[in-house]
Amino acid sequence: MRQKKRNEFLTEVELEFMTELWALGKGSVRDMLAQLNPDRNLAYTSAATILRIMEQKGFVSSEKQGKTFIYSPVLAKDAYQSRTLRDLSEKLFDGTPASLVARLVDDDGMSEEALKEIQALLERRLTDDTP
Amino acid sequence: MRQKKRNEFLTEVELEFMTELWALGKGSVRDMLAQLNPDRNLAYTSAATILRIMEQKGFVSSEKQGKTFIYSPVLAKDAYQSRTLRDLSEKLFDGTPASLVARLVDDDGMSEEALKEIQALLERRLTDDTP
DNA sequence: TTGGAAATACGAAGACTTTCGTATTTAGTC
DNA sequence: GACTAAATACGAAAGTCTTCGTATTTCCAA
Repeated sequence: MRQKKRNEFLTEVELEFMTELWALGKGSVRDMLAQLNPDRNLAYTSAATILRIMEQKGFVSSEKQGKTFIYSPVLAKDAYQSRTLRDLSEKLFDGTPASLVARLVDDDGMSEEALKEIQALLERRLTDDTP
Repeated sequence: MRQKKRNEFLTEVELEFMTELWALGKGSVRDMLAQLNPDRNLAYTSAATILRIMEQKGFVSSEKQGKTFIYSPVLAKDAYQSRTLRDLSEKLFDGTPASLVARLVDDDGMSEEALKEIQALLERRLTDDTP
């Protein structure tokens, strides 16, 4: 017996749509479609279905305006970023966020600028929080 | 026509198995099963199937020892961590790793010790790489 | 050499995801 | 009030993932 798992994470397409919604603040199916990469070629009804499902899952809410639904994020981007990082840290970095950052910093895909930015962040955090 | 996408990422179960393999170095189907949480109750054949598929996908390799396959990781943990972080950064953090770290640091799940550890890493990285 | 325990190979079931076509509903116009 | 363009509702198809049962293969001990 496989139990249905209430997944708190977005699927790939859901993340794609959510990213747009986060950027737009809110929007209709047409708005979403307009925002997509032109090469995407997604049917209108597909986009509508995706949003309807996302509402069922509680990721977005809608209000009717005329005959169209206007969708808004329920899940905030910050919150979802946190949720995702917590999960990743736990599953792939032994639950130690420091090792995650270590990996990120070790990979040379980061500019010196970015590194310094992070350094500043840490600096601020360490000084601010010290009683 | 939907094209099959060669996914370079591990599924949930695959990550579970890969994590064990990374810890063990290598192991048979029995070894994997023994390592699993006792509540998991996964059938032997399921574990065997999972490993076989992982080999098809190129995540692990095997050598026969007697009549059993001994599996080893092909994909290194470090490399997979990097790959995952790159993907996450791109999909959820606007491609700027600094914002990822910012979120991580803002969510107080990190000890001061961990923060200092990271700071040291950055320090080293920034001085070492400067020509 | 052969019987049998243990391992592998494979197919299939059920869940979820993504996509779209068809059917239905709806708001606004004449 | 009826018509129509646009929107929504829904089911189905095709793909992937996870799990397991059955069938087959394989080693080795008696």
